[in-house]
Amino acid sequence: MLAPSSTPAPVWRGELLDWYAATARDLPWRRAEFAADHGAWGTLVSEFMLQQTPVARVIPHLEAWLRRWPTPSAMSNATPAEVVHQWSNLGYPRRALWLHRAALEIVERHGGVVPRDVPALLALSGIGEYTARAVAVFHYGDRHPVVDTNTRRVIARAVDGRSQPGPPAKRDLARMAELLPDDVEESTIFNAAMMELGAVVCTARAPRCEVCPLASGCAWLTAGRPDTGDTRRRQARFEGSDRQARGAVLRALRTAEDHRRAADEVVADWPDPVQRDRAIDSLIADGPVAAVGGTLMLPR
DNA sequence: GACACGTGGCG
DNA sequence: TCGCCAAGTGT
Repeated sequence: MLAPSSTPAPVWRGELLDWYAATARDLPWRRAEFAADHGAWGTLVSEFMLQQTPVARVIPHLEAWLRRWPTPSAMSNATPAEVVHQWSNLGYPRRALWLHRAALEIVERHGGVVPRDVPALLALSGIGEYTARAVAVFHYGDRHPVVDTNTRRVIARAVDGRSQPGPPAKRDLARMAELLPDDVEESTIFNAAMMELGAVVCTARAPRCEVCPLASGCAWLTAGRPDTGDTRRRQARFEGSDRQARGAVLRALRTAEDHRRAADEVVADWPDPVQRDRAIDSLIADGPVAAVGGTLMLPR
């Protein structure tokens, strides 16, 4: 657990906590019954799905997933093909394979119980600085800084007076730690509230400063919302990309009978055959596709 | 630290 | 229409 900070509390902390208590969205993973029904596994699965995927798209998939595989042990008995298929169109199917591998690791190394320690969580497949602390904080209630894209944007604006955060950096964790309340239960709410504010008020494109609980204490708003530049890395174009080709190949296998197709029939009409072959090869290398002879399939 | 990695909604 | 954006991670 994290040691208390000696830095003074931000003036807006009380406003943020009050605002969260009054307006937080009623999301499935925030309900008491969700924790009661699914335990830390439910939180872990939700965080995997939420990596780079919008809340609204995750919700229906999460319920279905937990119904099918209610525990790490249950999922450890599934095949990679089953998890990739169940992952459906959530995107980044490698996350499904990582989640499956993490379930196996939880069974092997932790007796089927999702660990509480951040280092143990970090050692699991597909879990990084964000997800490890999200599980430790939002399920187990421990005191750690949780830093995601929302948190970084709120800190950039409210504390640093900048219009956009810089690219993610190791120092972000320490910045958040300085803001965290000493009280354990308050720190959990604070983590959630920073993310919530970034998600619904302090948004990337059109922040709603008129309704922001931090308004009077926000360095950026107080300075007149100056454009301080944007050093974030731009996403590569999707249309015509290898990612698009990979997505098309995998979709073809997901929707195919028995999850298999003859290799020369899969997206046979792809405009760039070289790119198509490269996509297939990289999917095989990454794991979500297996090749036997001339047949492509989801991996057994 | 930069890059690759899906999918789809929204302004 | 088209670029931006979404509770990131591994290499």
